[in-house]
Amino acid sequence: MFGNLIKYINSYISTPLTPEQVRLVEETFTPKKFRKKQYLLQEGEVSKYTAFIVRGAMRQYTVDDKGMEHITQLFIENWWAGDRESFIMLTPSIYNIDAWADTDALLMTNADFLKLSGPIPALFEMTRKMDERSYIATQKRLNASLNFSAEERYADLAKTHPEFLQRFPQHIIASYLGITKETLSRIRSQLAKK
Amino acid sequence: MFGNLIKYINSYISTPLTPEQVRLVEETFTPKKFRKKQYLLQEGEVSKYTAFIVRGAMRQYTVDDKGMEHITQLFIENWWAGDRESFIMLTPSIYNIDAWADTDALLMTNADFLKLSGPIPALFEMTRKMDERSYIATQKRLNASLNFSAEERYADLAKTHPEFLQRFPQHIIASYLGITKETLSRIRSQLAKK
DNA sequence: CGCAAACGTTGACATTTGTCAACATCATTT
DNA sequence: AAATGATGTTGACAAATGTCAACGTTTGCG
Repeated sequence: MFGNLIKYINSYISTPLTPEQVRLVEETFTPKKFRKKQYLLQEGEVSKYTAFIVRGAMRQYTVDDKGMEHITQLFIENWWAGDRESFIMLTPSIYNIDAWADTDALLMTNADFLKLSGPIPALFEMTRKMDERSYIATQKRLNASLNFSAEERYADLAKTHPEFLQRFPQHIIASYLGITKETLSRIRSQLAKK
Repeated sequence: MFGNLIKYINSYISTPLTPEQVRLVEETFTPKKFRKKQYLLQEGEVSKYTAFIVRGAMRQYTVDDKGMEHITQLFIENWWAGDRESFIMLTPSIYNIDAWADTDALLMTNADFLKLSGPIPALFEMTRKMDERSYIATQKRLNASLNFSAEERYADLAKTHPEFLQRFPQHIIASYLGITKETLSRIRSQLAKK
């Protein structure tokens, strides 16, 4: 259960966790199983947990006036799910996060994080790097969304995250790209011809 | 010259800077004047400096295959200009940053930052918060760009950053919104009617 | 098994936005 | 003053994408 999390943490910090620190991590995170469609976070709540996904898949989305869902993030194994803004600022989230498939996750509260980062200060280093990377990735996605066509964005996604295309149905991918499922379907049949 | 920077730093950290720390900051940052069109960073270079803008305005943009400029960020007084990805990862930047008007800035290298953050560890706190906020702001812009119409995005910009509309011409604003200057012109005449 | 829901595709048409060209205005430079 | 370049507007048309409806296939579940 914790193997991937330990590996993940070690990959972000300069000195691997000691056995004692590993024990601490295992003690602090709370394993939780989510069934398909179960919420990790609902709009209006404060994001209490950051979840490391061990197995399964989750999605983050908003719902607009017309009841349409807009996918903002997709998460699979070895990703962290949660609304960082709400988690840090303690403000109500505008996002929903739910399990797309049955999911095993490891949950951490902000208090857990503070408790852990005392004995493992490298965790600050880790979350800092994670923030930086998220920022950079979002910056790139923004740039693509503003300046590239739907077809180019799809091609880019297929290149950078081919696993998403395997794990989520097309209408979810379409929403993530900011297009309709019909447009995505047409783009795919276009590309198939080439 | 340094007043706004000191104020800015104090607003991000829990204990105001001591006179000695203020002196250190003043010693470390390098004032530099940029004339209109002068580059702070050119595509392909590693972003050596992070610039605090005291007076003036800068823009960050990419240039595509067809030679079109796409504005990714706008900076005015009390903003930090620089490509954080390149600055941190030491990778060549894909962005250009230049002065839109004559600009007074205070420059800091990564080495400067490390030198400063020894005696002023709260700077870590500051850059961390800055990263978080940039991430959150970019996340929102991404969400808007994927799911809102050009008109809605313009209205949102007018609400959240009315100062941009005063400081930059319409074609720059249009590019920042990911639309053409003609479309923006039409949106504005639409809105004027209402 | 059998049915309902979820998923994906296709066509016709509407809407949004882009492209290209022309033109007016204003500021800057020579 | 004349020339130039930057800015902003408008019209005609094109391209990209959305909307709505119909339909076939697959999946999940009672």
